[in-house]
Amino acid sequence: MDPAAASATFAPSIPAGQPGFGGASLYIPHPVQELEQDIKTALVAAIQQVFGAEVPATQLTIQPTRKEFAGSFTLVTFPLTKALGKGPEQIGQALGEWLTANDARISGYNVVKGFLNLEVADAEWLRRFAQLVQRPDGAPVPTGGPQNVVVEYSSPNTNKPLHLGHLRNNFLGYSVAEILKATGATVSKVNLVNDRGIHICKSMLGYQQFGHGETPQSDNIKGDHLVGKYYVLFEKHYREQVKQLVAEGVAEDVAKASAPLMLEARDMLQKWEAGDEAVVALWKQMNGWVYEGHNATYAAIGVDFDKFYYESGTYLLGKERVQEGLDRGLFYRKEDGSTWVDLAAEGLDQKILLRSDGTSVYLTQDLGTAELKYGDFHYDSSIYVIADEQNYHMQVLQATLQKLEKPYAAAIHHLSYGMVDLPTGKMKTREGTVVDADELVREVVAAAKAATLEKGKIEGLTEDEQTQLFHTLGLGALKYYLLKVDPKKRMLFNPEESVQLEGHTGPFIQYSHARIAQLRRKAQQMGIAEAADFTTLPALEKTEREMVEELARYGSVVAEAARSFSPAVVSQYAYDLAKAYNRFYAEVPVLQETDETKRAFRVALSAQTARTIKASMNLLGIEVPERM
RNA sequence: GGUUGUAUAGCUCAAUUGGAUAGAGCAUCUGACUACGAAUCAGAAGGUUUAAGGUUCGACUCCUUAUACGACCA
Repeated sequence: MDPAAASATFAPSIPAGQPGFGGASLYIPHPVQELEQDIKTALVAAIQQVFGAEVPATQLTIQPTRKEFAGSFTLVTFPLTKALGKGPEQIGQALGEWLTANDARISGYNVVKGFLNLEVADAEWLRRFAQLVQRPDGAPVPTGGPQNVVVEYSSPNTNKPLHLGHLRNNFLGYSVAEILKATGATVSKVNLVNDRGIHICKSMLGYQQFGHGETPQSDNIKGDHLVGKYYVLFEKHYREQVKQLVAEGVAEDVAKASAPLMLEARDMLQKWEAGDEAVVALWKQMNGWVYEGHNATYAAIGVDFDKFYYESGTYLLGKERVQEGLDRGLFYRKEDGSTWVDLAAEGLDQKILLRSDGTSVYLTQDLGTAELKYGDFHYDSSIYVIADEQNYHMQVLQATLQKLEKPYAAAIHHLSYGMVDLPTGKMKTREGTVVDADELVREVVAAAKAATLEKGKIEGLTEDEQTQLFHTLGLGALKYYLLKVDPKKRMLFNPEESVQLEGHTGPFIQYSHARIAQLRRKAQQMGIAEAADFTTLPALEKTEREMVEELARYGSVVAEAARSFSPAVVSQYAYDLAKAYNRFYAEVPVLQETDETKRAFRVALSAQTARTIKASMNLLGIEVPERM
């Protein structure tokens, strides 16, 4: 089955609100999930035979055995003491003995307090390994999760270039989308561009007043940076005006609202909403520059979108929804003419939907965008990748849509991630401490280049291949650095650590892949086949068994990452896998092994590891090189 | 003021969602490249999981209170 066929098989068919178990029989079960299930079934039978009791498989706690004990799966027996009327160790002994005697897959056991450690027979591991090898690339991993998902991420403003915070957002959104695809879901990546509003007018006004007709071409500057420059200039002059007014004795909040530049910006926004030709023309021109710049950044960081939405194209629809709510008596109007929704019953507050002058707020256009998205995709899950400072806003959005009884409200999920801090503290535009995305990418690529040239292992690569490699490594370092942390946690960005190539880093994992690639090239030269019959293999080495177990975990890792919307789960796994492989590589000979079957098996293990590393890293949006 | 999030080794992060002796990386120290890539591996040292109570066979994880930092709503 090729990936295309797979995605066709799992086309959306599950109605919203229902878990998608429908296609389960079509999935290729992933070996370790199946094995764990098999062991649970065997345990249920064992409990029945030994104790004459019925305990459902769902009540059994199975976990991977800790490294310091023999075994692969561990049953925690404490919870069974009440049902079986025996002590935890007694239960473990009895079940372990029965399984070892009656189940060929269990080769041994040991009991430590309330833990029954079960050893899985080598033959069973080899059978599972063969299944893994035969599993096609891209075969979906069953999860019972949503089948048709929309992931909204990036969502930039069109008044400035992307910065470090956007990078965490972009990498998360892209990765979560890829992870969900790996479960067999149809996933659409969308970008909601914030292209209208007072902040856009500020950069336009800045350009009008302080610019001299520059264009990206005339100044040889990226469009988003050009526009961002004038946004900053606006803020600078505006602050001076406010300062001036305050010095003249005007109260600060009054000064902020009545500074000439602010009045002009508001005036411009009104003109924009009224469709003033000159204003709209400037708006189009400057936004066009920004899109060009943003797209260049997207291309450089390797993220993509299936569809773009623009707030300028959704706020009117949002206003219609507000009107609908008013007509149905769900919203109310205050004396000043503003429109509100009362969400006190939902544990939230009262929230404004339209200002007294009729202009819209963020929430207004979000109502419209949600409706558009549902109309376009009929999703059963809609994910918003948005920083946690907007937790409240997202609750309000969902509650408001629920108040309007929109069928798509329940499927909204806010993937809330923590902000990125610098060693010097928060990033602040005003204090100029914002880390620019384009500049950061240049730096990580340059650092990767310097390190790679110093290692001197890439002779024979063309200039283009080298450039490509430096980019792969630099971005690998950066992406891994930002993705290895649990999304919901605030994180610290240390510039020096982000370009590290050793230890718990992306390049460490990439290195492991390149190392295996080199080994396979040599194996091929030596004429060693990767596929062979391993049934005659003698007892597995400890490190070999660990590799098989680690490789077999892949499916449950993907399932867990999808369930919790967390690329960090995959990141951790990719690292563990690479780490385990390097240990294996140091402990046993591969190409130097004289026993032909053993040698072939170890090459096969290496090949499967490379494949799994690549698949895992691709879920993070990270490429892996053949040499580095 | 109200709501909410976070707190684990010197630093940055984990901990299979209530299970065993809380694990990695960085930094520090020690050892391993004329066997396949040393961006690697092996080892040492580093912890009262912010504090105090509680729940139970078992708590970093759940509950209560306090403290610190952050976010949001006025």
